[in-house]
Amino acid sequence: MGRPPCCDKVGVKKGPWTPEEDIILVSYIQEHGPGNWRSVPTNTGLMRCSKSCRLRWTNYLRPGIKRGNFTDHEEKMIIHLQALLGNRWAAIASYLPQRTDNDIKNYWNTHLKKKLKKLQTGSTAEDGFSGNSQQPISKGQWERRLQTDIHMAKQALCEALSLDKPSHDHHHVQDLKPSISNINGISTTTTTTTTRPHQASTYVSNTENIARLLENWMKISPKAQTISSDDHQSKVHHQNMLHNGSSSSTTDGAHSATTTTPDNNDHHQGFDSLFSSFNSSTLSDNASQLSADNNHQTSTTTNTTSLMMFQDESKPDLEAAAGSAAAAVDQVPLTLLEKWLFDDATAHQAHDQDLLF
DNA sequence: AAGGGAAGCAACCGCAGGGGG
DNA sequence: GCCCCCTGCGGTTGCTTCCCT
Repeated sequence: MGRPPCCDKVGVKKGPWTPEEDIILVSYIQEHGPGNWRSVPTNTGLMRCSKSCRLRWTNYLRPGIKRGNFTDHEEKMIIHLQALLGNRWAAIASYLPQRTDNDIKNYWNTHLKKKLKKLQTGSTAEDGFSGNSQQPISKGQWERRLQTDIHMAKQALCEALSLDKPSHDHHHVQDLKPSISNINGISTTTTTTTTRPHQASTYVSNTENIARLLENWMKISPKAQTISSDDHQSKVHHQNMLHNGSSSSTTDGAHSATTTTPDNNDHHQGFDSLFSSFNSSTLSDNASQLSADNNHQTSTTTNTTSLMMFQDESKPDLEAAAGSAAAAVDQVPLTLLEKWLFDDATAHQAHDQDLLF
């Protein structure tokens, strides 16, 4: 007897998610937390496969996701890590906590692969650089890398634990902000051009419904109340949302991987602005950190109360630790991670790439 | 203006691994 | 130790838009 399918094929909706579905999923997770995906479709009434729900959450709705163009730094990190770890996208993503493995995978396949290929053909390819798994890795080398990986994670954990609280908070700031962005993205694309116009059109058609749903959600959810206790605040939130949405209409933001002008960030940028207005607290030092990659020029602040919202939905500790370390990478010119990357025996391979970037 | 190929990204599929009974 | 359930991961597909002719 075969394994039962993860979901009934009949009556399971496929394809792009609608804003309503997003709202339902987010509100459910907000109340119950992520996990137990099997029960999500039944409990929410979503006509989606549990896998689809999980995927939607982890790749799109989950707090802490940064969307838009990859920075040079991220690009280099990916190249380095890919050279070290191969196509272990989840592992690579753990070092880029704001990016999903799917995002990284897509970026690799669509941008970096081509880029490296071009470079490879343009330069002498015998220097050992493969940039990919075609380079045979001996078992010993692999184990060594794995050990290094584990060691790094441990160090990152220690580092994260010894970080100042603001940094810790910052991690959550990053966790939360995009979540708000996402939520807002659902309700504000009336005036905001997304990188996925077809989705935008879907969203546009549902703007009012979603805004209403969101309002209800904010009222209903006990946790949400802690962050939206002030109705006025949410109204300001809303107004800014619309305002920023109208001013952040962009052209397709996914043209150049190395172009990091604010304008070609995706639709979330406007929501970043929104988020910053949502929070009236002072600008933390995190702002400078985030502004380093040009994607968060107007954002990066929040209050700790709001951070509670999705706190229990962060990545696992280890990843979070690594994430904190990776986040700190933006701040410090040469972090542990980078040092490790550069010191690694294979760094010479990537070095050739670096010279060309 | 229209058509076709290329590009980009969200979502799906199938497999593997972990954990509990 | 085995089985089953659930989750995570990586490869792949499909849809939409962009761009060139």
